[in-house]
Amino acid sequence: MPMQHLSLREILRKIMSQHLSEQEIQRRKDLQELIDLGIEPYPAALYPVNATAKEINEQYNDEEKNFQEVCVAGRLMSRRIIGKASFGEIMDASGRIQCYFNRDEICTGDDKTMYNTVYKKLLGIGDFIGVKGHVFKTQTGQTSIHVTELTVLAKSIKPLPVVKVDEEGKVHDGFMNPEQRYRQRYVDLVVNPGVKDIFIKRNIVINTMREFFNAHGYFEAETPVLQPIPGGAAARPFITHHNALDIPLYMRIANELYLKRLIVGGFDGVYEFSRNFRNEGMDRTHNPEFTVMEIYVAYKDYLWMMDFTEEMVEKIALAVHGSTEVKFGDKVLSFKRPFKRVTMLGAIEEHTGHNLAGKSEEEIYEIAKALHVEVDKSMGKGKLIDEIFSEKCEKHYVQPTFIMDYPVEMSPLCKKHRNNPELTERFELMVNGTEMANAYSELNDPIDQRERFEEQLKLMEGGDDEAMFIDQDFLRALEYGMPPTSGMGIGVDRLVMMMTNNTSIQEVLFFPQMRPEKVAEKEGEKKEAEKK
RNA sequence: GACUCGGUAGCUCAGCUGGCAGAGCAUCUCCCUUUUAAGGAGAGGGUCUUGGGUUCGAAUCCCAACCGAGUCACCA
Repeated sequence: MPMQHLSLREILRKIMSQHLSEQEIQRRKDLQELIDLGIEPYPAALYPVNATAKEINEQYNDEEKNFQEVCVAGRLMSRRIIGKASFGEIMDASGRIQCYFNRDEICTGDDKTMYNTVYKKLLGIGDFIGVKGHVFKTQTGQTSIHVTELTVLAKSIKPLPVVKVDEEGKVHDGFMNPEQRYRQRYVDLVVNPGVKDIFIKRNIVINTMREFFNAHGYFEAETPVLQPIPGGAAARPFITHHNALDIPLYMRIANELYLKRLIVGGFDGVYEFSRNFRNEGMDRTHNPEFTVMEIYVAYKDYLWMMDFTEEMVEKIALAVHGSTEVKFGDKVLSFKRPFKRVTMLGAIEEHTGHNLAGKSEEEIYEIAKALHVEVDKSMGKGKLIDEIFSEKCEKHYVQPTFIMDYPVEMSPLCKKHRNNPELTERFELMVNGTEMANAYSELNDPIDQRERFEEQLKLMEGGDDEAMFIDQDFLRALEYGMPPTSGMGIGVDRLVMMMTNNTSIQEVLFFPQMRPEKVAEKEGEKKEAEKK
């Protein structure tokens, strides 16, 4: 319903029925006054922008007097009114540019309404405006637009937090409350410029990977998010229901089995940036939906994939930072190739002094006990080794390190090691004590794969609700034959955290999952109550 | 899931040994034609997260709930 059709009284009545703040009421009045003056506060026509704040700031040269007819649009972010003159900053997607507004140049005739009323009273911080004029430098040397024409592009009726930065770059009155920042990311993006930088870097990370894969001729695939069997990882899925088919469907926890089907189908290399969904706890490093890049390349093994991963990660660091040295907290991570490589058993020997090679399950159990690692009798050999590694070794790998050759029980989709059937051809890339990438020489023996799935089934029957389901169609695909293949998955969110010096996943997701706000939450409670 | 910290004006926060609800910025009125955390004078603005309790009296003390942050556990 356009505002124009309501009288001021009607608008005020509407206002009173909502609880609006003083400033929100003021802005609604200003909006109505603009309309009364015949100014459309939300014009339909395009605005002929011909320059950006960044271009002007970087390229303006006082001597050449370039940018003599610019047309810039953006959000009004600050204002300093000095009587009949004024300075304000406009922020567009590229940054901020100062504008100089002079009463008699905006209003060349006797009618000074545009300056005195529209600009000074009815416009405010947060409004979108367009300005035309020429660029000059002020007495203090600040590049500015000397405005001759001002256009209202969109009125804002909610006051924006006013964040100020002083001469020393110190931020005053910052919009810092994390809850508000995540719930109202649009505001966060407007007033906290560093936030946008994180997402620009995220984009660089993703583009660098994509370009790297495409340069190798690999194919970007799209595979189902809704899956009848949630495969490819051990995790609790979200479940949903398809009405027409009347079947349950699961949100994908991984896309691995689908990409391998494509290798069966004859692609040499396939990759996908996969949004995965896991119905598990949330914390600083876990969001219910997250992004993993998975790639599968035929006729390769995990040793090749290690080289490939190294090259890719180094490229990413260079693309984001222009350097292989990346600051993270109080550490400097070096992504310069080659990364250190150690076997899992080697790592355990290095950090505990115990060589587990050839040891029986009982012996390893006793060693774990002696090391004060929490273990129980139900754990198999592989699980015991994994526990010892996570407890005693993981944290030591701050600089990028490949951990190779995991126990076979932990890796039901991975090919057995060519030299030792108790191990698999698997590596993880550890950085700052956490897993960043995970890769295999993929298991392509359909009989072995069936047996591994059956072992998972036993685990499931034993009460492990995260053991993998048997995917018969995937086994059928393998039976047709899959070439030797190496696959690698890398947590994009965690990689971005690493590259942007963030310890919270929420900082690298535009819209991290949050509990619904009050209104929605009350409705949810009602529904819960109805169920009971 | 456990523990710790927090929720007060549009934003950032003070007030918390119980006694009229505060500051800066923002808003409104006035002055100011090169300012940049502009400046000067004045004014308005509050469901102190919610619900109980103690008390003559609660933003403040107690209990519970909600929301968030952090630490740990779980998960990967």
